[in-house]
Amino acid sequence: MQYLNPYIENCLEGPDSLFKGLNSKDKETIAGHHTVNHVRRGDYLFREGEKSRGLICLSTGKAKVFKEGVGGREQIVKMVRQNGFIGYRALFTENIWSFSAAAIEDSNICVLEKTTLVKLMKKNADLTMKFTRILSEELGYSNSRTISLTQKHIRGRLAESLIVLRDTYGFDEDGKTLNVSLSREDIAGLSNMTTSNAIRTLSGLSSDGIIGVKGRRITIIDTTTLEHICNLG
Amino acid sequence: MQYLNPYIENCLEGPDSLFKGLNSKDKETIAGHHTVNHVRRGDYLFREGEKSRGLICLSTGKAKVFKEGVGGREQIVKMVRQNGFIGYRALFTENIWSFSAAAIEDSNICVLEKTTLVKLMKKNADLTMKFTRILSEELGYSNSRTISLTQKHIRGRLAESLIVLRDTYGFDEDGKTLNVSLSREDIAGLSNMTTSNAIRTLSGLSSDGIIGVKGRRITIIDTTTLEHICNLG
DNA sequence: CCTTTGTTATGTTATTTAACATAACCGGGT
DNA sequence: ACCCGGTTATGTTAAATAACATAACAAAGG
Repeated sequence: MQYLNPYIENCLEGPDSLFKGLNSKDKETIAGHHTVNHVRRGDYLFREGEKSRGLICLSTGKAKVFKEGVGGREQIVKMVRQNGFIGYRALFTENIWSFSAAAIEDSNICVLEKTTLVKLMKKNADLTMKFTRILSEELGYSNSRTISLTQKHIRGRLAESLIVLRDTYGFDEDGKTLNVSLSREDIAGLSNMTTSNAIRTLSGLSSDGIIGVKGRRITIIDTTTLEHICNLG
Repeated sequence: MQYLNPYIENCLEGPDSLFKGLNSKDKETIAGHHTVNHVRRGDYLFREGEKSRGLICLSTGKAKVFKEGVGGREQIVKMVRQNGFIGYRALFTENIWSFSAAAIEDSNICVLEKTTLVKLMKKNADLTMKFTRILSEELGYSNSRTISLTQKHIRGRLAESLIVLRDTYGFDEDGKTLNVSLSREDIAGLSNMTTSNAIRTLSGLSSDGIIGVKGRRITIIDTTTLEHICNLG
């Protein structure tokens, strides 16, 4: 099948795509109703309060989904990897984004038209089931995050964030360096702590030999201990 | 249509039932594959780690869904009202409960068989869409709760909990007394704080004339201020 | 009616975390 | 190379919250 651009192809055919297994005709319909946007590092994909234009597929790059609190403090609710989708929720309920999203690397997004998707789902229970499954998983993830962020201590929360980053973005070729470059502020936003505390706690884990820190490159040295801190901290 | 017992009837025909609009034949199928359980106040509906038997409908009563943390401290993730459903997630992904649930009043639950429901959903995109919609709503709720519980101060968290309780269970006939009786420990678990702090903060709101407290009966006196504290606390 | 047991209330102390202040560092642009 | 602005690092202080201790109270059962 021929696609207009590599970005939409990636969204529809990529390794983890929701739309795997969909028939070519339906894929064509989706591909026929999308727009591509280039987003620079640091730029917003969308802001809380804006109207959703559809389901967003992060074709290339990396992004964060977050809520802006008082005083500019952000709480990150989700880190998104290549081929990840954003905005299942705005698809089915509200049309208004209840969170903001920003690129943490230069990215390309495809916006898949809401009405097209909903129309497809109405006659394709299989596709709808896939959405349901993903929403369930996200719900489970969100609920566990709530528990972690409220009950764990600062060290445990940071450890968990590092594990989340590893699970989301994986390692560099060396097999130990996290394949993502985040500011300390973002790490703090992900871990529900202040930037100072993120820096301090990273230093702590580093001097304990559990992780290595060189600027924004973070290596996980002692996975077992890190997971231990995550589970019991 | 005739049902075997009032409990399953409630689940299928109750005001907020997921299954509203389903045709009689399908409803009959669901009704043909369920079990009813009576649960006493304080008893578990299920425990984290147990195998799910299906989708639970709280036919009568009230319940809480929670995670048990270290030292017996509970974080409540959801309060369930009459005719509420529990366990969408276990239906689609894991078969294992990742949370526990307990009755906070004597209750009757219907357990609707997983395979029956999944089979129905596979051929009924409409029903599946309903699940999808509810899951989206729950996901949105869960994400906002994460933000609230992590970013708000203790007074704001408690105010939010009271509002959640009002929105879930409503008021008594007097139009101001919360129609639910929770221990201070449960209020604490819902608000992510210790029991002592729940008691103290309730006293505080009470002496400020925002709420009234007489044992477990809580009245909301000044809604505007309470919502204000919730939003800016 | 009294005992028992769990819940609620309140004061005190300890701990965790945020807030603030300042300095060192680092990368990009000229 | 050198400045500049943002990031990172580290120390100090303040605030929020948990932990602990104890007492009052209330409901349930003998």
